[in-house]
Amino acid sequence: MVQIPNQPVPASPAQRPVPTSADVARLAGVSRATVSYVLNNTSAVRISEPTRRRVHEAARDLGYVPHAAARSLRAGHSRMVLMPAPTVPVGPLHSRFFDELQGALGRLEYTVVQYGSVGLRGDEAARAWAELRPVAVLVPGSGLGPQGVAVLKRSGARAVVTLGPERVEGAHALLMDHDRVGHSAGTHLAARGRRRVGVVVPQEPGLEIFSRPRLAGVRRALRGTGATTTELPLAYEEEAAARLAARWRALGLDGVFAYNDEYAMLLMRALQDAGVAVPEETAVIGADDLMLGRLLRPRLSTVHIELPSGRDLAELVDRAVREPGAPPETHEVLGARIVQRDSS
Amino acid sequence: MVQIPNQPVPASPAQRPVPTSADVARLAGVSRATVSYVLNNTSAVRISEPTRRRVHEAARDLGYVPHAAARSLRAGHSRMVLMPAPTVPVGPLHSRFFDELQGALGRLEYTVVQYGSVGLRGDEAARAWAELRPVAVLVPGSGLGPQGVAVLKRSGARAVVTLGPERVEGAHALLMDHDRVGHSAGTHLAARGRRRVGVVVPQEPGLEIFSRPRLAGVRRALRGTGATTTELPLAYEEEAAARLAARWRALGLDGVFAYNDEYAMLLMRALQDAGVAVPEETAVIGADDLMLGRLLRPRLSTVHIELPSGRDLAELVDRAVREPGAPPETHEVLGARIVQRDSS
DNA sequence: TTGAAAGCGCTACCAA
DNA sequence: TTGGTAGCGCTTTCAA
Repeated sequence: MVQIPNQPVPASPAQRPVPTSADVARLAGVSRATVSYVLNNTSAVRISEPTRRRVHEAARDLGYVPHAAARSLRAGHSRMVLMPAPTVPVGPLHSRFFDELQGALGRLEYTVVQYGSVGLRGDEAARAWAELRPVAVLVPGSGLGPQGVAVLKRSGARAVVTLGPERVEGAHALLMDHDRVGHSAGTHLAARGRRRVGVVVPQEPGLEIFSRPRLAGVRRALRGTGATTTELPLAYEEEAAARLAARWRALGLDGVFAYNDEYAMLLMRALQDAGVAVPEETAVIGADDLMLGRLLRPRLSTVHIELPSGRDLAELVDRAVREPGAPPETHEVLGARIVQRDSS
Repeated sequence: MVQIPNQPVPASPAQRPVPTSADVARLAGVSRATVSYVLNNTSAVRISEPTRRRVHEAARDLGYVPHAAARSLRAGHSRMVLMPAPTVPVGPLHSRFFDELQGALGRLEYTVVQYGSVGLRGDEAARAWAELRPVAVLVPGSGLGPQGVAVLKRSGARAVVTLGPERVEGAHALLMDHDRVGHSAGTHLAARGRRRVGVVVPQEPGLEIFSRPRLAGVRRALRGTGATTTELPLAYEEEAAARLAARWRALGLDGVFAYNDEYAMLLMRALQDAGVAVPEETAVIGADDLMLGRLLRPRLSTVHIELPSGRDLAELVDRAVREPGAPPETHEVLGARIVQRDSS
């Protein structure tokens, strides 16, 4: 191998420049306009078959891929639906909902992008999202304020939809009020004759958004019935559950809503190990209706939670994008239904 | 309200145009260049304090947010790391790994974007990703071929990293060979004196990527020991598990690797209901080391799986981006460790 | 210290 | 049927 003087070899192998539509045009011997027409199948313009073929071949030979940013810059809009990745650990429920949503939006020709905004918060995050000029933004959880909505709209977002516990000024809202979950559980326990009800509140950070309203829902259900509500902080660890179970009799509870099925299993195991009979001595109910619960003995009662169908949300988004002037819609979308098994 | 003739009122309220840096410049009474200098804190240029203030005020008043696409178009590159959202249902393990990765890349000033590519497959998907001109692409699972890697590199991706079962020509690889998981389980069961080993293979679609190599790993571990391996297709449903358990004695198995802890729980419950003693009659081992397993009785033995740290992957990405010419690295990153409890 | 202007890749209007 | 070209919003070089 001979080194050619005065022609330094780059440390890394020559980075061939990324081919542009101009390169395709050059190779095919046509103009950039023609390339654009051919590759986009522009119906307003008729290009001869031989030309089409030449363009397609040139594009293929060069490995040409259009530049989405340039395209949407030119077009003045994009079809990007931005969804900040939830920072909270969400369950399989949520991820199935998300897949469904993604599919439905895809069928409506939107591109769904999840944006990881760890470390950013509040309006700072909204800014970061706005930089991408999405046509719509779906924000799970709380954390976006009216300011944030304004920033997004100001920068061209035609639809902002929040999926969370409360409405935000200016945005469409899919209200997922977990109060209902607690309310169902509380009502159920009361109906089963339980008078001293415990409510597990996970100590894991980030879960307060769900656990607070669930607790409040139980309280609301029990208000006026004479039954009491006792908050039970619990970390998702065996030892913590064992400690809680050890003082169970002292607490004198005859029913417990365990936040969800996983915490319910944790607690139920600890209670059984401590000799507390379920459901005789204490009724236990979870939430989420996981397969898990059916496998426990006694089979776990649970609150089945229904999320909106991804298709419905996709349609809301599409409607909002088409009619950006329309007033924000608010939908209560969280359904809660008791599935009684043997633990309550 | 009077309609002004020949000046139709738009159906939706006047969409104020999105403010650009030119608008900011106009309002502040400076040039667009100055706006750019100020807002980007360009150190090569000194702008007087009063001017800076005027620019900042104008930007704030207008609610100006820079246009990321325009910026990266001009710059000729982006700091976007693209990660196609896995189409396979992944566990909590994976999502924690992902959060970690996201944080680490964020600290290195990369922007992580998850792209939902449902419906696209193979090179079609690679094209879609390439349109976004990411500086790096992290591809979980299989499905990306050498062609796809080439497409991505041609369109400017400086690093392509696969996270999956096998190497792909031209891409860095974080090999997560689930063969190891099965091998650990198989070795363990053999060491516990089990000679007729069943291996649960989930029937849920999409899981083959994991289940096949796990099965193969068990076979590899048992080869030459005289022990047999029996494939046990199983749907994640109580009835399916009950049917399997009903013919358990006919199968004559004395050990089973249940794919993961969830299937293990499903199967173990069915076995116990059918009167099969665990571990005396049949040893059961799962995988993933979920909390779940510790709560079962007998406590579930499991294969603890270690994924690479998100920080390590982030560093690999950063290295690859800085030195795109470097030969692809391959790392075996999946650690498998037996956690013996009481079910085996 | 500030401004004018070129140009990133693309599409769509208007002319030829 | 095809080509020339303006311009989307931004940064950066060069000049003033």
